[in-house]
Amino acid sequence: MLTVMQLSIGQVAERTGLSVHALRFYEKEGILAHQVHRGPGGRRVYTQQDIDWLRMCIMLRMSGMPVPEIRRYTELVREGDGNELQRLDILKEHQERVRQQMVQLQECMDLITRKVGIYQDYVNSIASKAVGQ
Amino acid sequence: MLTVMQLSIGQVAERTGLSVHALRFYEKEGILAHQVHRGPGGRRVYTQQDIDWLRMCIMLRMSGMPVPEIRRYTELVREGDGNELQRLDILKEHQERVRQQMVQLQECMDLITRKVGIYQDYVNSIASKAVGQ
DNA sequence: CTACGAACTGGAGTCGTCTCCAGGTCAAGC
DNA sequence: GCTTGACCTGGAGACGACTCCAGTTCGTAG
Repeated sequence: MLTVMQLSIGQVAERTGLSVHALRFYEKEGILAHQVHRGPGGRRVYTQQDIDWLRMCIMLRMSGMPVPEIRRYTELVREGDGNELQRLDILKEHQERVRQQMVQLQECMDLITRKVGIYQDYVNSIASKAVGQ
Repeated sequence: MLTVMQLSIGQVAERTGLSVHALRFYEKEGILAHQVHRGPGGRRVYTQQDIDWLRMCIMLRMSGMPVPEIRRYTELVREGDGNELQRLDILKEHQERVRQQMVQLQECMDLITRKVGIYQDYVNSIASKAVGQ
């Protein structure tokens, strides 16, 4: 007999890296694909599916998708089949934003690396003078 | 006779993409390498050096360096020679953070790209059924 | 029976980064 | 001399994403 994994909010917090607060916040904001079940005493009971969904949400948030847009996407998924094109649009749009972000970040990285190089050379030259070379 | 370029706050805003508000805010926060000169009527007068410095600050901000840390760096530069090692530390630390950020962003991108691919295939398959294939 | 820890709720507070506002100054053009 | 537009100041407000608080309810252990 195989029972489905059931997790408390604390365990989910541990497993996802989100805080207990954040989990309740996400739920209130409507970015959980399926209603969270409640156990005895009204406590939240999460399943593996919830964890999987949360991990995706974390990825979207990490890459800068705002909560309201994650909600829009979530709502489409909740609605069920038939709106795949809209979901695709949201994802593609975000993909493009992430791409741009990566380009920008690379530019910043180039600048920083250049400056680090300059300072490193300078610091090294001072150090070698100090030992009399 | 070659006069130094002098710019009003509005012109700097145009050239850097920052808002006039943001420029005053940055100044108040102490992240301008040199005191901004004032023209007649107490108006700010910027030079090319200021623009260059601002562009670097924009890069640092874009890549997520918080204002207080940009201030620390700025203060070191204002202090003058002798603290290059500290400047280097700040830059190296930030460089590492940016590197991590890029790795994360790449992971997100991979996930999104995978999902886009799946939805794209699905949408295509629906479309081709619709024309009777 | 009591105490404890983990969970519950609605709502208030925090943090960082601007953004805007009210009220005022100044130079140039009509 | 009046208007217009760009600028000045200090301080308040906005926004997103949490984070924390007060007060309560459980279930289990001592």
